[in-house]
Amino acid sequence: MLEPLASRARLHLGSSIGAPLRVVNRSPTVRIEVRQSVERAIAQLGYVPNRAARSLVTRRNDSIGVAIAEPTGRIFGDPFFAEVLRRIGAGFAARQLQLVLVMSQSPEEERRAERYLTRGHVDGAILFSLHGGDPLPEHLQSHGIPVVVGGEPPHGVRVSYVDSDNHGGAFAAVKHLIEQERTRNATITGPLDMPAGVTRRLAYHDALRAAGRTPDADLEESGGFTREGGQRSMEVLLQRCPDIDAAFAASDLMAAGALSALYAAGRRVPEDVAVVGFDDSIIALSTQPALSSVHQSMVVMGRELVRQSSGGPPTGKN
Amino acid sequence: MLEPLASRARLHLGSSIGAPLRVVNRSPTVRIEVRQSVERAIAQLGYVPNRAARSLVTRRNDSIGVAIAEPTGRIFGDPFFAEVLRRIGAGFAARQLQLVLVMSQSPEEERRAERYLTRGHVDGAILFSLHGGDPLPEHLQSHGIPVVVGGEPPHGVRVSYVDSDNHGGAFAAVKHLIEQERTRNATITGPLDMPAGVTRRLAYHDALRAAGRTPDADLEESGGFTREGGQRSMEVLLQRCPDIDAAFAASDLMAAGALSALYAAGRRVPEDVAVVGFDDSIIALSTQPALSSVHQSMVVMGRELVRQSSGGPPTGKN
DNA sequence: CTGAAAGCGCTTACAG
DNA sequence: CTGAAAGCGCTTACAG
Repeated sequence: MLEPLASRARLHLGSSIGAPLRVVNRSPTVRIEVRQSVERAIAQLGYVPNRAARSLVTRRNDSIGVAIAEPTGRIFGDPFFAEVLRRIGAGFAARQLQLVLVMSQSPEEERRAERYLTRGHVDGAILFSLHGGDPLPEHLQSHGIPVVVGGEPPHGVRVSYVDSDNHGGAFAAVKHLIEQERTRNATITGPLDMPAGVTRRLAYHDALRAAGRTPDADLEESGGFTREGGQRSMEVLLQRCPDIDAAFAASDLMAAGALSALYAAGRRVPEDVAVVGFDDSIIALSTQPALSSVHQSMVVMGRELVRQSSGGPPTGKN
Repeated sequence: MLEPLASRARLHLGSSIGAPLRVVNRSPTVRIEVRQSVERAIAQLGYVPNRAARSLVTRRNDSIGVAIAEPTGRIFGDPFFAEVLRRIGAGFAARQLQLVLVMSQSPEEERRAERYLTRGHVDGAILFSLHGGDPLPEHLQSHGIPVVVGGEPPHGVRVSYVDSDNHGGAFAAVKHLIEQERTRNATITGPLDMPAGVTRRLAYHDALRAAGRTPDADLEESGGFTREGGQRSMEVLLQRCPDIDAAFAASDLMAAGALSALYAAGRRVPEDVAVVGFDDSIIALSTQPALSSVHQSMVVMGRELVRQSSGGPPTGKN
């Protein structure tokens, strides 16, 4: 085990604790011979500064927590998370910060994750996939922790967030289907306790109405943002309305599930049924045929999440 | 912002710092009136103990790091990780520990993750998906951090690990195919810089030899433990050896990819080509038809990883 | 450029 | 059961 610098390096150096620590912290005001001698001793001892002692003074942890309150099955199935985490992980690394991911499978684990985030382990937090009136963002903020939410937070939650244009994107997707002269446009929605689910569904309604049509509840089914949910939803929709000729799925993962159901039912895509997804993720490319999808810029979303959670400078674009 | 207990609760309580801290730490030796009064003050102040100060004394962080040195794409695509992380997350929660996941996309991010793990943020570490001669386990151990590896570590790395019986499982799978009178048994291997890849391939060879057959390099293709790799491998295999009638894939994800390639080529499964996977994960159930697969007990693996990384007591079984 | 003091906010003995 | 001291290992001024 390692010991504090005070008690070890000092012995090797015959000097006070000041010099070694100045070397560790890359202070420019250290004589070169002293620096080299100290560096040799540090390497030899395998000395590592005590982070708790440092954090106690600096009040920084050099890490940012990312919390996703979803079952791992859903986190790990959806390329949206893989992509956005990849981006923000790289963004934090460039700022000398470590991204740490905390996941929660149950209310008990959610409480534990909240404790972790509020008890001084991280310098900031990014929250994904907030449902209903989750109090987590406000709890974290009341503890003075900078918080940013990925995606629009539930109504009434006062917190910064970064999101794509859910309404505009979904509206354009449905409009595109209508312009193909499709007459029976279904939708597979996300969870309706999440703004992304609600807003994309609303845009589907608005696009129908803009084309002079009336939304029909029979043409809607909730797919819960999962592949299995998308598949099941399409099965239900086909049974209820066999004349469906178009579908807007609120995520690529659900669209991929819907494609499976369509193939199993012997429908051709897009000849018999046109399908559009949302995310424009890797999944949209890997289906047969490649899926049309609403693009979300992970580059922009990742960049803004990093900036806002670590208190960085504003960027040129918004 | 919150202030230390010393300066705030004391004012409210007119007592020394001792009593409030005894309440926070659930010491049983506090008079009930004092406890209640302190609890009220704590709730009112929103007081939270300073973790750095506590850690400085206790030398504990109440969290365990899990490191997976793979692109997020691979981590998030494979249900093996979702399942094992779900298990160990629950296991740590039951021990009042928080699981934090650190991922690395590049050598630079790997170094940063190593810094994070060695610089006193965690009380232990679980490492997955080690390649080649990764020095991470030994580096962590030299810093006094308990380390356990999920899956057999690369040759020569001295570290505790938890693994399933790769050879036994793969051997049984291939034997099963041979007993179905399949004559052209292919395999899609994992990466050959990972013991799980090497050992499952070796078992495939051993099972063939045990049946009096000679391994044929034309019947092997590396799928890198990804869905796309499995699909590509099967395409290559079908082109090279159109008479294949069986395949053992070293993971379910690769098997699922292989199924796609088989369907695209017009082969029926299992009539024309029998396929067996490895993991017995959710994917094995969701393919059409359900995939045969070698079972790995995530319950046992998760339990043992938790136990060994947090220094728990031995369990009854091994 | 370098040394030594003060202080970060807890926990841990140890008196009362 | 409760109070007050010592100490964890750093960083941050502040003298020299």
